[in-house]
Amino acid sequence: MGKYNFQEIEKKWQQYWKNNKTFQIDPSNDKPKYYILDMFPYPSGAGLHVGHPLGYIATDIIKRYKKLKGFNVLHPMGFDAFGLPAENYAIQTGTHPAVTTEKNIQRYQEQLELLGLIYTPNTDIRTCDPSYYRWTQWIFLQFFNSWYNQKNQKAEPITTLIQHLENYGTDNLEAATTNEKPLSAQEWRSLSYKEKEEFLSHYRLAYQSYAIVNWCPALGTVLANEEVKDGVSERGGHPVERIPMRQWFLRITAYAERLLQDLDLLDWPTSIIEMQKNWIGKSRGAIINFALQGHNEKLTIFTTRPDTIFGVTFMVLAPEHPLVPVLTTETQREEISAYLQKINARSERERLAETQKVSGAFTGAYAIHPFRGTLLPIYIADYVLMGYGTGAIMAVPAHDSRDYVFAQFFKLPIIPVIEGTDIEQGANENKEGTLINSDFLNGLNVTQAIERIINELERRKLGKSKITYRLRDAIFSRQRYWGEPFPIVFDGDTPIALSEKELPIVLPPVQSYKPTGTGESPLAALTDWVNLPDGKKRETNTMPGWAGSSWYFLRYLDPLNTDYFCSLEKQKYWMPVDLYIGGSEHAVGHLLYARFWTKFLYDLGHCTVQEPFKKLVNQGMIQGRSNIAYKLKDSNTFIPATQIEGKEVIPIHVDINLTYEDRLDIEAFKQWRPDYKDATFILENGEYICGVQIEKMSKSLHNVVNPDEICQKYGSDTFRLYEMFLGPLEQHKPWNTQGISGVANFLRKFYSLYLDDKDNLLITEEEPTFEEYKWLHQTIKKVSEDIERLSFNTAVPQFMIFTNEMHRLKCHKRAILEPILVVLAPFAPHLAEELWHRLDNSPSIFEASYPKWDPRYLEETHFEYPVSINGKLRAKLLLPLNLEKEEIEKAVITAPELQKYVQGQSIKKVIIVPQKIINLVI
RNA sequence: ACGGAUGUGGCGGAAUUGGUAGACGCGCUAGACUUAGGAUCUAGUUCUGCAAAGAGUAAGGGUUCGAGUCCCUUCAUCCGUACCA
Repeated sequence: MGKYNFQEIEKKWQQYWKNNKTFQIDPSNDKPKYYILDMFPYPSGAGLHVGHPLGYIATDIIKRYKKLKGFNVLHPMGFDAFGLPAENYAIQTGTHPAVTTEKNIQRYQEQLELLGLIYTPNTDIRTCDPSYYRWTQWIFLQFFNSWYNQKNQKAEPITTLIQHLENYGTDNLEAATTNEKPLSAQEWRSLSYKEKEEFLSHYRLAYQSYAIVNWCPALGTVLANEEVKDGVSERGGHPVERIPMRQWFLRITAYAERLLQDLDLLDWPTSIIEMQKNWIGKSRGAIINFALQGHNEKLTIFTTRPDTIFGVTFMVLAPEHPLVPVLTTETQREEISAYLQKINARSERERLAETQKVSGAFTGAYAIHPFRGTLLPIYIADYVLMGYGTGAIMAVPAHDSRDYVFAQFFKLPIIPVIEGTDIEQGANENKEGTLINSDFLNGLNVTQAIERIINELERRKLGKSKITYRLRDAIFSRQRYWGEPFPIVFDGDTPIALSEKELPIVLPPVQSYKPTGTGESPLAALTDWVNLPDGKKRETNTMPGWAGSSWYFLRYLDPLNTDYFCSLEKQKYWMPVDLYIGGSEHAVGHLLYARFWTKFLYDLGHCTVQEPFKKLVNQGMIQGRSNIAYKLKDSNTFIPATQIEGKEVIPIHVDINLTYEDRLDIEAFKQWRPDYKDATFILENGEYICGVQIEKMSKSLHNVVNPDEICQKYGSDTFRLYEMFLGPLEQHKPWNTQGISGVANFLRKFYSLYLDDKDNLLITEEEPTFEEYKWLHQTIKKVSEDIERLSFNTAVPQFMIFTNEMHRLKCHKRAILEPILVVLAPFAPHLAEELWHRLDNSPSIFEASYPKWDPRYLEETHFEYPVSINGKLRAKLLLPLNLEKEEIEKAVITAPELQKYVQGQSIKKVIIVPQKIINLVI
């Protein structure tokens, strides 16, 4: 058996690839391109565990394979380097986040290199680098200086909007806007500068508004959602309030329809497509205006079931609805304010817990049914949300279960309007049936009724058909230090964009990373920086984490360009990303924002594609295999996992480094947990066997396996191969270090085909046999097809089978073993590169080309037919492939091994599927 | 509650289009080598059964000459969303 010194080999070739820039892109764009990308990592301080590199190994294999196949491959790796952990660490220690981040990146890169993961040179961009975030700021300016023209469904410079306003006011203007009021050209022209700016802010794609934030008075800071657990801060457990605060928004809602439609163009997992569809949440319906008794205002509601309008028996407003104070009558004022107070006092947690409970209050006011003319009492209730539709509904208790529950609680009438509805049974939400109790809609089915009622509403100017989206505009600011500063200054309240020439606005150093206590970012304390000589003030918010990651895939194409964020020429060649691999946790955040930014840049001519990621694959999570010791309750005795049935035990996670094959090193355990140093262990065969639990790999569960240690012990080629062998890329699967020996054995066996244990080359120049060629070509075919469909877990066994066969055939022939190296190279690059050179080849094996499989060697002359009788396998018959069906049938009927089944019975039918199976029906 | 995914030996998994279920690996069993084995090699290993044979892909039903794969019903697990009118 050859001496496979992986440590020496792996280090050597990692250096070689780096120094020789083996994976540099080819600047002459005459090859077909392949752009492969991993999701932008945030370099956390904890380093990598074995679960992290799974997707990276997959992309590394594809990169190497595509290069061997003659593609010009771009496979970059940079870092999403702004973020909370580094800032929180800075608050605790005073270390500048840039220092921590840089250190973490270095560690990250070392670990990647150790695994043989190598990337296109010069692509290690960082979002926190001014040369990068200069362009993030530049893109923000594009958003700020744009509006969305719905007539041609694209973003345009704000100047075209101003021109329109100058000439026509809001007449004939179709724009994505939060502005409700029409304006004439004359009125526009008479506005002051500040008034104009205020008006335009309702059209800009980056604008300011107020949003509810998690304000923690004790910490004096605003917290991200993930920093809040159960209504208290994760750090310190202080109470968190929800208060409105000025924020920047990006008008992603303008793109809702395009973001939805273009999902059809993508080769993405259905689950992600579905999540994005739900997130965008398109629903068709109508808005209907209800007249109010004793008021001039109209109450506008949104419904997806206008057909049920004759079933309306009351109206419900969201508690925050602006009409609530207007409508509430004197007699009801007390009840309403008590209700509002009750809701405001409730924490987020209580609100979620109480979603099943019915609550609400009567305003004392009435709306008038547009067709019946009857009075409809108006309630407020928190089951109606201000943020969706118009914040008001027409309640149809017979056909909406929430309205039904509410009507029952408040003893309101329930009128069924669809045939076959039993109002004792609950709401009938079925969207089919014939209309009843509905005047001119009677006899129509639901679809017809919707069409008819909308016509009628439009004719009488009572409403119109309307599409709503659940999607909200995206908050684009954080009250934090470690993020991109905005290229914005304020003249009083009016935001003014800085010019592109002033970019980048560099994040200034601060004395303290601690919160200011006012809720503003630590930048607000830098009065010299904030206050400009002309009296203007800088924006002190910073951009959110997803700013830099919404366009990084473009910067990779042109990382050193100082004149433009990414040349169009390069985009034309490289975009879109051919394969994007990452976790499903970014399903609606990053992936939606990146699509949004791409479309926006496309509209302004800064991007050549509308969709950035053609194909997306989510790699599964590698789960931890925890070891559990079971302590009897109220006792200091541990019992084995096999004996816990029926007993009250406290499971304790044991550090997996203290066990071997689930057997616990009791002494080590006692040292690790001195609180158990006097514990008694019930043994089985002299050992304490721990229980096993498959769960998330995490430090707190003491089940983390470190890839560095695995590589140290088995080598990174083995590690890579094992990760791929574990199971399908997309699937969650548990890590079990024990299994790695099979893959390690395989690589040693493979190595020993080339070199003996004295390191002598075993390779001969003999001509291979047909069988040897057959195995080679079969392997080339199987492995390349498997890589193409990302089925790495099935490619690895093919190498194992090949190797076992070569050992059986005692084959050491160059004509077989040289091409197979190229096939193995993407998986075990160091080993393949080493043997490639030992066979006197140069330069790198990755400059070779992938062998083609020759069908001649895969053609068979015979096929061993499985013969079933009535579907049960009874025998196998080796038959030549050139037989006619009749000849096969004859051979089968007369086959001696089948006589005992066939004898004395008539054969009803013979099914012959060429090269598959023969089935006799008796 | 809704939407999505998954369910195959002791374990990870294979079976790409309806055609030999359990490839490959781990583990286990036996044997060999060995001072030793948690190293290596050889053989075996879905279950029941001495065997012949039978059963078998979460459960039940269906289509088919033939179903892990297609259809219907049910169950379990995981993920996502959460009063969206």
